[in-house]
Amino acid sequence: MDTPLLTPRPVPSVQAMKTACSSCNLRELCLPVALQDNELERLDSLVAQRLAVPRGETLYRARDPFRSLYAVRSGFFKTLVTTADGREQVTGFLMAGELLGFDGIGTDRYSCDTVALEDSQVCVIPFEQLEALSRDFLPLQRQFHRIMSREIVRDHGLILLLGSMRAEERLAAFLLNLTQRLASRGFSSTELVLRMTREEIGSYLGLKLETVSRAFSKLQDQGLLAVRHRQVRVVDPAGLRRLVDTLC
Amino acid sequence: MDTPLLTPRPVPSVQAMKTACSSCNLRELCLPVALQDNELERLDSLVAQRLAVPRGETLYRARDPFRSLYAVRSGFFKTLVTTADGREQVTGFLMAGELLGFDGIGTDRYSCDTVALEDSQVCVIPFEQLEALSRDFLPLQRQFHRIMSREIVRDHGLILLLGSMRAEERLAAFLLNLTQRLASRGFSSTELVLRMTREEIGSYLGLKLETVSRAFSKLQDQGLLAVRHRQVRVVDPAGLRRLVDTLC
DNA sequence: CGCGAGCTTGATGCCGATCAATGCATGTGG
DNA sequence: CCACATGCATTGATCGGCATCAAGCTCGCG
Repeated sequence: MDTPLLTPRPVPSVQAMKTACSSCNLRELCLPVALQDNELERLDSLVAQRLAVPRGETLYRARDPFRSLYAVRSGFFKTLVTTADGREQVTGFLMAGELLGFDGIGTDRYSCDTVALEDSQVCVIPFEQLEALSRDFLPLQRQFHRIMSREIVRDHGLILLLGSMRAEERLAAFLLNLTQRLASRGFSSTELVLRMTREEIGSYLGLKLETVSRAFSKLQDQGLLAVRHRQVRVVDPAGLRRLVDTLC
Repeated sequence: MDTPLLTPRPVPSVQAMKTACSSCNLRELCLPVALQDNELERLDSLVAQRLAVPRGETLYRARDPFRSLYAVRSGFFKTLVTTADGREQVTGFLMAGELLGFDGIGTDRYSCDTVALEDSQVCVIPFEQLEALSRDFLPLQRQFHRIMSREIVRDHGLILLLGSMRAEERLAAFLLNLTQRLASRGFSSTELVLRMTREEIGSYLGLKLETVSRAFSKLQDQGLLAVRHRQVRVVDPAGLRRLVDTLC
């Protein structure tokens, strides 16, 4: 990590690109899905910049002018919306290969804050250029629309969770979602290290941190999990799944 | 309204287009925003079909193959996701000029159900053709992306509501949102007729219908509303706004 | 070793769910 | 035109889950 500049608003440090989309090991999860070699080259020339975002730093804030989407290259982020009176609601957690910034397209300003939960790197995708390139490359246009649509479907899932599930079910659904995404990145689907605090989980799930902690203990007592601080082992994935499917 | 066909799955009746996007009085709210005359003509030729959807009928269901977006031409819709065990969560209410179907793009199948709450008409927007046309017309591409992004921002607002507001605040926020959208369509911003039941409002807001009813009564007792069944008059818009802004 | 951030656990209280009864408007058939 | 049924809304009584308040606990770190 480069040392962050000493400005009032810490700016993530810019890095020259070492690797390109065409050689990125996340290309099957990210924007380049289904692109031909020549299309990948053009995408490479578009995604020419990478940013390092140290743990705890903000990538962009609500009301910042929108210019780019970002692809998480490595690390982990949370997105959050802030109310007039200063309270926060986490709206998402993002891992490698996932895209950030769709909230900015509609009004030319971002509508949420994005914070790195560990030292992270993102690829910068200038949006006007992406739009231009997607006019030439049908598969790129298609993939972009798909990703944005899935973001909507994902949000509907969270709305469903917040509207109709109880504490333990919420936590179970959350953990299943995390393990699934980790598994599709080649990580274990039973062993995970949480990148966020109980409070951040609670904010995401519409619960207080104490309730999250109690829910962890309950699931452990039921023999579904083994929890030690941020180390979580899923002992009974089917049981966890049953808990979610039954009431949800 | 044509009489619905007597099939196991009632199909909304198809109507020939009488009017086009170029002469639609919703064009400032819908997809045609900022299009030139020649662009509007091309859009007209794309949006060649209209469907009548009688009250209570479904426009599309989760898992139906995705082919089109729909623009609400007249009437009122709800969208809802259904859990494995059959419970429903309303994820949105849509009025004239708003678009339906973004949830289907990501997987080529819709992910929610869409039901008309009153006799309605929608314009059919074949998606592949829309994608093709948006490759030629930059303003159309831009507008399409904007609308989809706003859908995401809207969902974040609902997530915030579900995660951190209490019953009366949820209802206040809901009513303010409705009146705002009605006002931008030229309707009164203080007088409205609810198109949905207390139960549907409750499902949307993550509350039970009794709680919704009590919240209506409370807001009325506080002199903010005058409620008579589905007739609602906003007596004190600023007070309602204060209720939402204070805790949210 | 001592401090602090984050986590766990217990005791209590409140908001909204649940259960239940009543009210009100619309529609239908006698 | 009235009797009755039906769907939706309101209101009350009670219950339960989560929030709140309050200690302790654990671990990393200076």
